[in-house]
Formats: sequence, structure tokens, C-alpha cells
Amino acid sequence: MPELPEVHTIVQDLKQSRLIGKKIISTEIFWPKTLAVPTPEIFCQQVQGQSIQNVDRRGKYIIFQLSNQMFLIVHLRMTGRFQFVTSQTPASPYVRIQFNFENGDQLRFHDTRKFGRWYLVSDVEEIIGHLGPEPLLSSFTFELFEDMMKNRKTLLKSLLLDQSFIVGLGNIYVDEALWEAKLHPLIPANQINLKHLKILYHSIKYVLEKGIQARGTTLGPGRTHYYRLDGSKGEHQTLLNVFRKTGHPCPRCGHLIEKLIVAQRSTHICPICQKK
DNA sequence: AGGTAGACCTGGCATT
DNA sequence: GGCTGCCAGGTCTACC
Repeated sequence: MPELPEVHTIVQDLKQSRLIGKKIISTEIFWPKTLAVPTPEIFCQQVQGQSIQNVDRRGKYIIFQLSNQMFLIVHLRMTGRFQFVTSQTPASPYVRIQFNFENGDQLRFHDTRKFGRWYLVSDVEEIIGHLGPEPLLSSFTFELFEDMMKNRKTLLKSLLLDQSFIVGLGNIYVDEALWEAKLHPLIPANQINLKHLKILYHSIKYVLEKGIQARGTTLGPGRTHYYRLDGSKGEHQTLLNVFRKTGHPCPRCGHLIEKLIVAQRSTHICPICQKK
């Protein structure tokens, strides 16, 4: 579900909430497998009495800095989301872990499909050390991207989905970026000429920035979709050009959008704009 | 190296 | 209304 723009939005929401500085008085773990590391007993001991000093993001991971110099790293995977509420808010059967704060505020981790993972560690690199560059930082230059793509025979879509290659893109934003750049998802990465490589570089940044500006993509109602901290939707779904638009006209040329499977994922292209 | 299938889970939908 | 079968935005592991 959540890709870089959605995770970015949630982190901004958390930063602007009253969460920062709050002291954790207790933890409730309803689905222990959500906690990848450490064990529930050790986790509860180590967070007890700590305050949340900061929250940030690396790729699709959310990183909370605690007052004991430890880091809580959370990956939302498909259906994870945070809710910052008071104890008066009715309970949900999909809450997997919950922090209780001093004045009755609660941070609830809601995760319908139970794929989300929490990691409490002293060294963040253990968890996020394998990640590729952040596409929206100024250090992600075209020269770097060109160098990364060199000698890579992998199919374009598979490579862009690989978080150790570049972080932040998922199925939605990859399809949108490839449509922007007029590139077919099955082209081997090292077969793209310099001109198209430049367009792709800018397209990746463009679609992610557009997603952030629209506060993420909420594809539908219900328990399995992305929602912000306060439960509101993103607006980027109204701006999609190809993702889940099978049978609709391409906004650029009018030809019907087609669906294919690439890297075992639904993939949406305009067969006229995006030639192999 | 690069690719593929299966695993992890539950809800939603029958469609393009 | 109830049932079936398939699909879903992410990542990891095993295996060719």
C-alpha cells in the first residue's frame, strides 16, 4: 500500500501531532508477529518510560527516535497505518500494537493483513543498511543514476521496485513514472539511451513529488487502504494516469491502457506511448 | 546475476 | 444472502 509519498505524508502528520515528547507508559501487543525484534517482553521493558524524541523516514521505513537512544523502525508493508487517538476512541480488532501515553493519548498500529513489521534496535543500519539512494535528495544526481543503471541487465520495472537499488517506488509510482518517461517496463535497464535515461530520472522525481503534494494515493474505502494519521484520505488517486486504468484512454494519446504482469505484479501501460 | 514461485494474511469483489 | 475463487499497493527466502 504505502510507497514513499504515503510514508512521507504519515511522517509529516506524526511530526505535526502532539506525539513528539510524549512518554510511553505502557504497550499492548495484540499480534506478536508484528514485532520482528526483540521479543515482546524485552520490547515492553525497553520502551517503558521512554519518550518519542523524533520521527523520520528512510525509504518506506518510519524511524522513531526514543529517549534511551534506541530506534523504533516500522515498515507498513501493505496495510499498516497509524492512528493517534485518545483512549475514548472505540477499539478496532485490527490494531496489532498500541502505545499508551501519560494523558490517555494512544498511538495505535492498525494492520489488516498483518504484514507490517516493527524493529526496536540501537543501530538502524542493521535494518535499513541495505537500502539504495533517496530519489528526492540532492545527492541523487543524474550522474549517480546513470552510473547505477550501467551494466544492469534487469528489466526496468523489476529494478525500480528493488529497494536496494533505489528506495521509495512501489507498484503505483513505478507504473506512473514509466508512463511519464514513455518507457516499457520490460526493457533491460542498460538498453536505455542517454536521452530517455534523463527523462526517466526526472519522471521518478516528478511522480514522487506530485504524490507528496497530493498527500498520497488512497485507492478505495475500507480497511485495506492508505489513510493519514487522522483517518483522512490522500488525493493523488485523482491524478493517476495509468495505474488501475485498464481500458481507459491514455491521457496523452487516447489509446486504451493495457494491463500485463511484470515481476509478478499488475502493470499498466499505454502500448502506443510505451514501446518495447 | 537475474528470474521466479511461494510465503506471509485478510478483506473485497465479481470490471475495465 | 451466501458461497467460491481470485485479486491486492510489499518484502523475504528458496531455488533454477
